[in-house]
Amino acid sequence: MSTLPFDPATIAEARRVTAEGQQHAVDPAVETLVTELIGRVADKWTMILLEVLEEHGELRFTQIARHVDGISQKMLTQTLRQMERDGMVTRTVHAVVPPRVDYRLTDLGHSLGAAFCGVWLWAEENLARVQAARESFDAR
Amino acid sequence: MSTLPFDPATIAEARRVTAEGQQHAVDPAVETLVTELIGRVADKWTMILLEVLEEHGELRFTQIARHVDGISQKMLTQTLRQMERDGMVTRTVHAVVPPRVDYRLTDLGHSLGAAFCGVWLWAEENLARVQAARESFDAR
DNA sequence: CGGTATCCAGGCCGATACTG
DNA sequence: CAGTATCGGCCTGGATACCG
Repeated sequence: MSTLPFDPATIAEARRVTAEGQQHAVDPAVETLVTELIGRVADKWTMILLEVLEEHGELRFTQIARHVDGISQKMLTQTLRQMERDGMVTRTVHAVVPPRVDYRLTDLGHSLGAAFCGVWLWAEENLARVQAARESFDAR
Repeated sequence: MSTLPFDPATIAEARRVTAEGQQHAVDPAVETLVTELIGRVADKWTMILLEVLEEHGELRFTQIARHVDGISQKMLTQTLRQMERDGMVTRTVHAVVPPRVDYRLTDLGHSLGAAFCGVWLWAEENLARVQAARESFDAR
């Protein structure tokens, strides 16, 4: 909890409207769009694909599938397509037989992956704490 | 993208198994649990409640509802209950009429909120880029 | 006020079959 | 290999009604 690689207070402050009403004041319309974007992007498979592509670089469809346990072909296609639409990955089709399609993170995708790194680290560090909390909650 | 408050490469490296096979090697069983935890926690409403409670401190049920646009009572209750079970918030019931229930982030909740700050900042900074990517994708 | 309980429509997602 | 198409179950989540 104390080993997070950035300072929570600093970031919280950066997001907050300052007392002087400076320019990080949240335009409500933009706030809604941002919330929607997060809803779209804070998806289990998206996060995992980000992680896998970050670690391995360019991968083919089946290679990704092999790295992601439990994903169906449908969800993999769907998630990749959505990520492509959102500008997170590039999709390169090679005109060969058998077909070969390579997926690679864009800069935008990399930056989102980086943003999620904090969440991954948090989950690894605090898994035990969450499990303990659940046990004591359920024991009632 | 360049203003993220932590260094992507550093964090990516921290999560990666080193060439020397050092001890951050991912135990597959733990990896699964971590993935599940992220799936649980990377939820739209959870992220928003984290944000609201971070900004306003202790809040009552209806106060939270007023700060979160579009949430139904059911989802608010459900999300808060889940967060309480996971040790993210405390729930304090005051024995008065009308009833008064206060919610407050725990240290664990704060730490998760901090981890998500990177994602919020990313979304704000890159909203326009994503919108542009979608337009050019859809124009086909 | 701060919830439950119930109903139900819609969407998510897996399984399966098929294709260039 | 890398998909698309279709079906169907289930679960999410909104709406509504009720309660201590």
